[in-house]
Amino acid sequence: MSGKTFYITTAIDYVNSKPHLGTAYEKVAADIIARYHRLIGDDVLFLMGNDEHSQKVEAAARAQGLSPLAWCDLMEKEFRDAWKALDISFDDFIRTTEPRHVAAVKEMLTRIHAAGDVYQDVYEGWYCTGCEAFKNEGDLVDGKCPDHLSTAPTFLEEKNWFFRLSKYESFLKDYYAEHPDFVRPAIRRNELTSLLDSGLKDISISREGATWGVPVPFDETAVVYVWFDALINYIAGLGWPDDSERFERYWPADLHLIGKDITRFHCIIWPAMLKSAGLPLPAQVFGHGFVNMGKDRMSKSLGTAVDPQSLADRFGADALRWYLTSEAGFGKDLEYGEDRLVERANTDLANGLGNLLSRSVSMLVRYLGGVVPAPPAAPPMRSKVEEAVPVYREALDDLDLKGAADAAMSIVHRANVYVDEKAPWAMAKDPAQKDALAGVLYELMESCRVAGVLLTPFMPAKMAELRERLGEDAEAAPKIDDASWGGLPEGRKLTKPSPLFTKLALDEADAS
RNA sequence: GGCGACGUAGCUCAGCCGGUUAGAGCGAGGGAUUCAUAAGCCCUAGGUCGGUGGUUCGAGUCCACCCGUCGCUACCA
Repeated sequence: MSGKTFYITTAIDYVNSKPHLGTAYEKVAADIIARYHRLIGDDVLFLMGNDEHSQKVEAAARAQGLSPLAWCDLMEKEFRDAWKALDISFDDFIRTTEPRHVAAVKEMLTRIHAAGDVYQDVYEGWYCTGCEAFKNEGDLVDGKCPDHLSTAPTFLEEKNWFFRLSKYESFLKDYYAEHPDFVRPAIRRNELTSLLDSGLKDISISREGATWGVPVPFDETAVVYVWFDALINYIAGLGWPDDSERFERYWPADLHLIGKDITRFHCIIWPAMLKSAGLPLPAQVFGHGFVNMGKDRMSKSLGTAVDPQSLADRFGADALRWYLTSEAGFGKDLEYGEDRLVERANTDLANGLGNLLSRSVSMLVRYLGGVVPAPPAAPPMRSKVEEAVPVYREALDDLDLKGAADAAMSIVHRANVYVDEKAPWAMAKDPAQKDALAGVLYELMESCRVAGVLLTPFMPAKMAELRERLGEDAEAAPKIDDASWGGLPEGRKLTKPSPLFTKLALDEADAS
């Protein structure tokens, strides 16, 4: 046990539509990081949630003839079901309509108001409900928001409360300079430093006359602007300001995991809010890439195929998780292709790891009656494992999910080569090599076991199955110490297993 | 318009502060095997490293400009 805490959050999701593959990608990545930190013994708190205060949400509810809250209740189920289907192991789930969140928002407003960072002014401009944001006229194309062509922006002129963001410009510049890893990847930090260099403007943080939102504590005629509201979930989820014990334990957050499009809110506005309220800043914000659908080859099933739940149903949550995080570098965009998903699952999982387990156990059963032999003296696979584990850990410590996936899988590749080098089936024909054969088989089983430990954060369900096939306790979550060589006990009796991963197929009736 | 990123084998990409025959994975082709989910293993890609011109003994690797993609940001209107 490290005794260290690790607090990780994802963006909370707008509930104006069901979860899509892009949001699922973020949650899967966060889940792998959270599970990794549990693996290494950290006291992890993994927070997710839904963002329910916005005009978009209100409109979506009205369109269904529901009250906003009734709609949000329905959507909460949708999201929770999706995350369950993907094995997302969040520890807490916050909704911005919950009392604990509302209380935190009010406290935050009260604090920054007391700090002299809030003032009233008139705002006029074009407001795009699609973006939930005011747009500069220059942003509009033919009078419409280029991102939301179907909904015309409305011209608003209202009294708003403003937050003195400009006051924190030099503070943020210094903070960025002193904390080079605050914003990652580097490309996002560069964008934001140049934004800081160009100067910050104060921002409107309230909406007049709206009702679906948190009332401004010192002005009952206004509600807090949804973006300002949403960010506060990260401390509200810790019980701030009431549960100081929980808050003190986990805050500041170790990692805010968000999409690359909302780095500005998290890396400029949010730190300024915290500073104004006298709270410490999170250690790191990571803006991951998007899952692009543009080049999807399976256009005929587009729409249903890219629904994360249906993908999990068709291919299995673990295969989907593996594809999403092992295919492209984290932080870069992923070009989604169902054929690529199937290819990766078949190559790495069925043909690689699954087949290695099958051939290893099968030989154990055939040559040694299924009884795990004693560990050999100086096994080559041991050095391979002991080389891969640190690479895996360094990669995950650096949020390099693909690097960690590759490191774990390198054990599998090496073991498959090792089988060929040793040719156990030939050794089995020579009684003089009986001990050597037993040693090789032990190495293969043990390699599977360790790879299974390392891959548990990526594929929790399948790796539990793997443990079961090796006679381990499938329910007990492994720890990093279990990745040490020699953990498989001598004398255990194994039986020939069924395939761990079945081959996937693109379900094309007219495949050619 | 400003700032920045990227453009390397069919595909996806590695290549840190410049240095012998430019790498990996996947796909594809060939080969030797048989324990295994017809899986695994071995070999094979001769690619103007976007273009041009520079700096240098020597440049995907630095500089300038150009072309093409993209991100952030501004403004004209």
